[in-house]
Amino acid sequence: MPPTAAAGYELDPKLPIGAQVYGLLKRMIIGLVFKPNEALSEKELALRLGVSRTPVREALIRLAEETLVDVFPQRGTIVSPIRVAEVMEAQFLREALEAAVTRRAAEQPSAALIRDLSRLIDDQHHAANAGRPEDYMPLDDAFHRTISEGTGMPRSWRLIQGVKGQMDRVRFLSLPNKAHLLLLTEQHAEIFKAIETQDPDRAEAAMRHHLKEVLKTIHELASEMPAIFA
Amino acid sequence: MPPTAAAGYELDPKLPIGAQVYGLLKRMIIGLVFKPNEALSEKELALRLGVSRTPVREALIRLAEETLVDVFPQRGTIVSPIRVAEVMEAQFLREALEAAVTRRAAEQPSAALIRDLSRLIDDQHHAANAGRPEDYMPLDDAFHRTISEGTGMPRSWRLIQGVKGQMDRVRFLSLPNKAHLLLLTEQHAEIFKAIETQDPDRAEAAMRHHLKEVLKTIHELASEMPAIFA
DNA sequence: CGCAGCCTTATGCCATGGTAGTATCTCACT
DNA sequence: AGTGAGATACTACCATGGCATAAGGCTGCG
Repeated sequence: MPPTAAAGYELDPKLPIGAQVYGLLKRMIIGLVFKPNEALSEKELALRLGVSRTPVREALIRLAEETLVDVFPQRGTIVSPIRVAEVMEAQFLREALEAAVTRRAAEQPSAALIRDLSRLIDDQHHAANAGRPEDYMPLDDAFHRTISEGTGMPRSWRLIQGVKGQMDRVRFLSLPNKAHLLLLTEQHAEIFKAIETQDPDRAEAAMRHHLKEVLKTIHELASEMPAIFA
Repeated sequence: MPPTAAAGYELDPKLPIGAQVYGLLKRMIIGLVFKPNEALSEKELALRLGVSRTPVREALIRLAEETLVDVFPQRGTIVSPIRVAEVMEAQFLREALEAAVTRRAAEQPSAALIRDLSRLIDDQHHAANAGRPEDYMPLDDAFHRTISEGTGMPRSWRLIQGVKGQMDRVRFLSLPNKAHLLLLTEQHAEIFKAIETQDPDRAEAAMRHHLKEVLKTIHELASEMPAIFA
């Protein structure tokens, strides 16, 4: 049994290893496979993933920039606890960025953007009715990413990705059910309609409303499970 | 003569080397000591700085995330050319972020924030009258940073820093003179007054106006010096 | 029993060696 | 002269070894 099996994930040796490790660790942190405050050592991760410490270290540095892990020099690295203030700041910054991008998208939407968003919402309806949150998440990402990149602002998506990790951990905790997935899809549809009809005010407002969903649950979660919060 | 002297900069071996190399390279790129499209090899930089390739590599990865360098696997790394579209996107995103942060700052400004901003503007007046742009830049950074951190949003400053590098290279090209430094300081003072009097609308508008300065010069610069643009 | 000091163990940080991939240059061949 | 193949010289990427530092346990002293 190869050491990689211990983690339950595999890496393709032909693709850049550092990037793969980064993506893998990020998914495991957001999916709470690695719990907040859990220790993560370079050496042990390298062993379990079957790679050397170098790409693991580089992945941890990138994750530290997103504050998904906290690195303490010469002492150790841990999965960062969920800090309420930090989640709220992430939400605030994401809303500022994505409201601006969505507004611009609605000013001059390309035909390709309209087409892509429309298809994604169809897919989301299916995934939501199937009631499988793990299938829905990639489609949710794709929707927001498409707005950014389809409006000629690829960097905005990179910035959004950098802050949304904090929010995604909270979303994962609240375990969205089928009804919630359908609600999110409805909000996506509202954003889409505003873009399609070239109504910037309505598009911005719809996106702001959509992004405030996380705030509804965070405070009760913080009191329910104090162990994983800061 | 130590190899570090060749670059004209020194590193302190007691402090984290990776972070120092990152800061040093970033300043040299923004200050156009390293010209756009210039090749940067891990090995040569390590040699000239008197450190190993590892911290240099880590610094280049971070710079690549800000698109200040372009890394081509197995081929080489170059200082990224100045891409007009990218500068404009950076300006757009920074304006979205900082407008939102400044608005919030004006809603509930702390006494410490008022005090710190006031002092910084005094310092800026002196530096502007002295007419030394290289002394002014750190004070400009400090002003924007203070608004972010003094409003309890430390992460916003990190995001802003990540995008402003692209803008700073353009600003450096336009070589601000004394009159321009005084203009910037006046704009800072206007932002400050709006925060102090708790006028969010005015604060946001003043910040947006301030951040649009770069756009005035970029197009003429692009046609004047095509060699360093994409 | 409590506390100060050593010592063991672990960590992340930096240095360096080896590898696979790419571009360029040389030279034989047409 | 022009072209294509092979050798060569680079690159960034990954692996691994040695280092200083920080934390926790142990021991001996008060």
